[in-house]
Amino acid sequence: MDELDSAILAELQTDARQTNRELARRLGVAPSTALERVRALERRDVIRGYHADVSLAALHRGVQAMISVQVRPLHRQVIDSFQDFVATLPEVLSIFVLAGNDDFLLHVAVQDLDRLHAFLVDRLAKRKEVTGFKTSVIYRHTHSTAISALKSIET
Amino acid sequence: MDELDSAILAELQTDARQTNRELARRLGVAPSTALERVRALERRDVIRGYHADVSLAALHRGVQAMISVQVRPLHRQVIDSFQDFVATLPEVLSIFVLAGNDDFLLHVAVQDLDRLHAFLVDRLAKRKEVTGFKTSVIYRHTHSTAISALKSIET
DNA sequence: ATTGAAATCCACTTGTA
DNA sequence: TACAAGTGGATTTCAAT
Repeated sequence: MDELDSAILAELQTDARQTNRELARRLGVAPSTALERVRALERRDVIRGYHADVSLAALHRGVQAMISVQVRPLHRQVIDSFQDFVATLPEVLSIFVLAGNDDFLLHVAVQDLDRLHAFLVDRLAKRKEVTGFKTSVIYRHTHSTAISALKSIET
Repeated sequence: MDELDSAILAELQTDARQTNRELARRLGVAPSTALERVRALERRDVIRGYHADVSLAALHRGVQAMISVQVRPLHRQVIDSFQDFVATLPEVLSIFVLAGNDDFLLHVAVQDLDRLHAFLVDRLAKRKEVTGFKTSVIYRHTHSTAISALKSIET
């Protein structure tokens, strides 16, 4: 992981479909060098995959929400099986397992508020291990486009 | 947006770097057809971009947290300027603007708990508009790999 | 809108240092 | 490890349906 690797990651996070020649040109190295570096990053699982970013509105999922969930008892088996359950629900984009008061945070996207309500009542509330949840509608959501390595500052 | 478009989106969300020929083969259409569809989806901003998924651990960001933040007064100018501020911070992966008790939810990734503490104390707490925040460390985070269109069920 | 074919461009391998 | 050149294969354009 040197500066060239970091630069490659920054480029591919921004645009994963640029050609290897384009990538090499931007980095100022030979295409074969860039290709070998990218392959190595893939092999080491530094790059885990390449994904298209698709508009939620285009998929009829204009309404997003964050749902914090408490489950009881807090046993591994309960936690894992609840996580497996929510992972199968098409409304769920992302699952966070948390420390603190809330045990899970679910990022969901649905067509409208009626569907959100239906999701909460028909899916979540039906689970016996769910002892409480709180829903916050999301007005906006933004991503950082390129995540770079944080410097280790020795003091 | 027909079934072919949906299938293309599912494929490219799963693997954005597969070749156009491979994509066409899976869909059972000619490569030129697949290419034209993809271009159209890009033009209509259904596909917003293609991004490499990079391991946070490899970037020395093994510790993730969710931070719920309250800001006051709740004026547009305050909300927007706070959002602009946090968007510049390298620790911040994602920003949610919420309805309800909390105004913002920040998904952050840092090297260790010391850096998390430093972020909270040196960055967040210094802002005058921030009247409170609550931090939850993230044990696990999983994504749904392919987000598909939710059916509109007419009743 | 979809296709097949032609032309251009690129990925990937090999050879070299 | 990096590079340059060559080959096979892919992308892209275009005329036709």
